Amino acid sequence: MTAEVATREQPLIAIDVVPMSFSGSGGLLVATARRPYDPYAGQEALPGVLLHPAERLTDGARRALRTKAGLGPETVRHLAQIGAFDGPERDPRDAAISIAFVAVVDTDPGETPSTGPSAVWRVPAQAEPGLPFDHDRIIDAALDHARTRLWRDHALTRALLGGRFTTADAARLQTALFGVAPDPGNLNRALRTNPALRRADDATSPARGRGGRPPVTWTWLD
Amino acid sequence: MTAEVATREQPLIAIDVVPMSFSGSGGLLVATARRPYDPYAGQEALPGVLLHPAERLTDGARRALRTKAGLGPETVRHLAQIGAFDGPERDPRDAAISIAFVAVVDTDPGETPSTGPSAVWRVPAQAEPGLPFDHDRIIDAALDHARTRLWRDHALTRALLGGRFTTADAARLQTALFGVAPDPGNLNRALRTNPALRRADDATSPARGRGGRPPVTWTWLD
DNA sequence: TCAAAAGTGTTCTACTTACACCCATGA
DNA sequence: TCATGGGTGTAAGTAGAACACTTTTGA
Repeated sequence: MTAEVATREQPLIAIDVVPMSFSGSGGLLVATARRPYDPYAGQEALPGVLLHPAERLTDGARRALRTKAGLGPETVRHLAQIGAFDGPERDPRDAAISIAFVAVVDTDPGETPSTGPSAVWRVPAQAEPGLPFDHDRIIDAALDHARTRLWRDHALTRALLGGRFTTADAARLQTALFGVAPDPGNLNRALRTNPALRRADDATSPARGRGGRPPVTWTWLD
Repeated sequence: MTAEVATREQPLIAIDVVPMSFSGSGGLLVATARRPYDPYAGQEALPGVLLHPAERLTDGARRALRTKAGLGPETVRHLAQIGAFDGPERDPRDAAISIAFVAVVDTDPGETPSTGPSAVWRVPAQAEPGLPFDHDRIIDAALDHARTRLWRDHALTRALLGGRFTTADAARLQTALFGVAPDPGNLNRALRTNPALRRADDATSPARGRGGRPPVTWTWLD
């Protein structure tokens, strides 16, 4: 390796993040941000940065969320690497590789800072077409990552659903990811028999109802 | 991004490959190669290179196999990305990230070139302790990759077992990956009912026997 | 009291696991 | 003919899907 170090011409290392969010009201959303700088300036794309010299990959991902999409570290509930992407079509200027992450972020209350960059949240199917670089491909990989790990990856599932969620929320999340609604009965039993969950016996039912029996609320153990 | 390009000081991009091989006789093996250059020169490590400017990641992986372990492209049966690894402890000289691959390679006949670099094949448990960089971690990730994809990832499974294998081979592979031997009966039924497999009705039984009924040979369809 | 939204219970199926037993080979 | 290594068959346990039916709410 030493002999090669002299040729300090390597592709750029970009970190691209797919900000993902789920809420009972808004459903599953993916965010993009308007690019301030030149390759594709003005267009919407995934928040991304070039990795700093001594920066950890996850720190780069958090910096991308903060500086490019206005999503502070306190809003990041989960961060997972998807993989490395390459290809000559990635960047018209420099050769670059991208290390992609999914970030499950909190979009609940006082977000959307008045100054600085801000994220634009969209339903995945609407966000995808025609993003620059290979960001369409990265979003697909992120959705696939979430699909294959729902209910299997405790941290990811909990980040998406939040600490307190209803059966209806879980049904909506599964529908958003897989395209088809789960059988209500089977979903309910799956929640009931999940050893990590507990019924909340909630008095604080949001009662956002347009009719119908209010769903059970669940919380996570430990 | 443009504003940052000026600071062309980024971590190095290394490609590290876990060469993996399985045969009925040798079992599951992982290869390392002696490092000719300075960081940890003389020690054994995974074959790795620094990515060239316009090189695809998979091409870098193939180059690492060829130039660092003497494993030519014709021996590579399968190549899959494991993920990107970072961390300050990775490299004592430069900050570097590693994009890791598993390569399932052919070790059957006339390999081990007399000149140039050559691979040292070892049983995974023996190869791991004390490799430089974070190569122990990368080998673990490679083994985990194979474990979770055996029988699920057709290309990987086929690359490991080869185009023609016996029930005993499959049992040995599963034992090597999971640590426990599968139930012979259940494994046999799994093979019999696998729609991608066909019994070979082989006349060419290797008969390497120290007694016992010779196993059925299987081939892949299409 | 009707429709909407959830929850409960039942059945059917498929897959996994475990295990008892049978078959083919070399020493 | 016996130990060894494989293969066959069977049965229990478990997970998933489908669906009929009941409960709780708002209009």
